Amino acid sequence: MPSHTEENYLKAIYKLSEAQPGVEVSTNRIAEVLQTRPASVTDMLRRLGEKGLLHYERYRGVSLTHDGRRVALLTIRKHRLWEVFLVNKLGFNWDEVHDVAEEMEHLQSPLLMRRLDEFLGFPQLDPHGDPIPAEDGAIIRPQHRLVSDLKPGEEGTVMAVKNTSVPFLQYLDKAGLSLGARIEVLDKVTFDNSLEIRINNNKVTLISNEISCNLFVAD
Amino acid sequence: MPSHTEENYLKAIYKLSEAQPGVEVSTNRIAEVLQTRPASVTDMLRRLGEKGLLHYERYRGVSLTHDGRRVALLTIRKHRLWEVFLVNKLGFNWDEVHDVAEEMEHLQSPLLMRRLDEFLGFPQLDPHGDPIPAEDGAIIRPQHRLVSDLKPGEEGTVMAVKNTSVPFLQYLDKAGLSLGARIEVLDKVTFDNSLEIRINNNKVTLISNEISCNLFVAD
DNA sequence: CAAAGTGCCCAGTCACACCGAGGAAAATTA
DNA sequence: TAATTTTCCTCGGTGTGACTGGGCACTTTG
Ligand SMILES: [Mn+2]
Ligand SMILES: [Mn+2]
Ligand SMILES: [Mn+2]
Ligand SMILES: [Mn+2]
Repeated sequence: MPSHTEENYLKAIYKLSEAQPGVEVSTNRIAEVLQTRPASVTDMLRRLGEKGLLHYERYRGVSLTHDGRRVALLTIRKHRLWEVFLVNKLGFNWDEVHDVAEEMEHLQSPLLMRRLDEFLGFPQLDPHGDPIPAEDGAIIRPQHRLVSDLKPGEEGTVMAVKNTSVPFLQYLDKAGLSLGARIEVLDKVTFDNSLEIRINNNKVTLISNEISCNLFVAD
Repeated sequence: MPSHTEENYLKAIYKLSEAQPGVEVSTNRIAEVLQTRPASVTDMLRRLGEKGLLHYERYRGVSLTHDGRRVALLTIRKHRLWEVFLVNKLGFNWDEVHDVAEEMEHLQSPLLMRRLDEFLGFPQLDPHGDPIPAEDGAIIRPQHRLVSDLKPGEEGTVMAVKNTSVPFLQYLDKAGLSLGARIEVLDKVTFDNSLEIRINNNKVTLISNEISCNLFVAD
C-alpha cells in the first residue's frame, strides 16, 4: 500500500513526464513542484526505486516503471472521480474541489471507486476537462489545442484548463470562459501575444498570453 | 489537526465512556478495544492529555475534555454520514461499509461534511440505526431496549444493532431481522436465555442470547 | 578544459506510533 | 490490616516516514 506522500510523488512524476515525453524527470523539478528540497526528493526516489515503482539511476533522472505508472494513474483516477462527485453531486464549484480531492485521492478501496464510478455514470472527464483514467490505467489523450496557438479567424470550444488554481478558475467564471464556451479569435497583439476574442458569438474581450496558454479548445 | 490515530483513540474512549457513564475509562480497556498494548495507550493518553483533549491523571483513568468530546463526536459524525452515503447512494450493503467508513472518517473538510449532510437529506440515523451527531456535537440518545430484555408476550420493531461485525449483520439479513422488522417474543428458555420469536407476524425462530444482546427494539 | 549547474550522499532531526520489562500504585481478598 | 492480585506508569528503546543543510561528485555547457 503506497503512503499518501508516495502517491503524491508518483503523481507529480507522471505529470512531469507527460509534459515532456521522452525526457527523464529531474530531481530539482520534482522538488520544485512538490515544494520540498532536492535532498528530500533524492531520499524518496531511492525508496520508490527500491520498491520497484520507478527506474532510478543516480544522476540520470527518473522514469516510472509499469507499476509506478499504474499507481500514478490510479491516484489520478481517484482524484478526478472525486472531483466529479464534488461538483456534480455535492454542488461544489470547480474552483473549490482541488484541495479536498487532493486528500480524498488517497482513500484505499477499489470497491469504493468502482461503485462511485458507476454512481457518477462512468464520467470520462473531470470538472476541469481532464480525462479520467480507467481502472486498468487506460487513459485517452484528448485532442486539444492551446488558445495561444490559435490564429486570428480560428475558433473553438473551451474543453479544458491547464491550471486549476482558484484565481484562474474564478477569472474564467467571471469572463464567461467556462467549459463549453465558444471562442473566436479576432486579433492577436504581437507585442505581448494577448488575444482579442469573441465569446459565445457575443461579448468581445482581450485575454493575456498568461490566460491563453492555460486554456484548451477543440473545434 | 488530529491524526488518524488520535481520532481513533478519542472515538474509542468516547464509546467506552458512553457504555458506562460516570465510570472513568481504563487503560487496559482501551488497549483491548484498539488491539494494542497498555504501554502504547499510556503513551497516547499522555500526549492527548497535553493537547487538552482529555483529563489524564496517572492511575485514575481518563475522561474526555470538552474539546476531546467534540473531536470524538465529529469523527463519529463523519463515520456515520459516510456510511449513509455508501449504503443509500453507492448501493453498499450494511455489512460492507464499516472498514471503508473507518478510513473516510478521517477526511478533514468541514465544508465537505456539510455538503454531504445536505446531499443525504440530513439523515438522523446511520445504516445500523445509530444516531448521527450534529455539527455542534449534539447527539440524540435513542430510546431503545435490548431484545434480551423483552419478556414473553412483548413485541417491538428492530431499530438498531449493537454490533456491526460482518457475520452478525449477515446473520440478521438471512434471518429477516434487518432494521424495521417486527418481533414478538413467544418464549424464553431460562437455561441459556435464548428466545423464541415471531418475525413480521410470520416465521417463528429461535435466537440465542448472543444475538438478542446485540439487537435493539422500540415499540 | 574549466566553470556552472545539478543532484547525490551523509549525518542528523523530528514526529509518530509502538513495545517489553520492571516496579509503583491501587484494588481486592484473606 | 496484611497479603495478594491487578492495574498501569515509567523507562528505555525500536522502527518508519519524511525532511534538511552542507559538502562533494558528477554532468553539461561554453
Ligand atoms: Mn494528494
Ligand atoms: Mn481536476
Ligand atoms: Mn478510523
Ligand atoms: Mn454504523
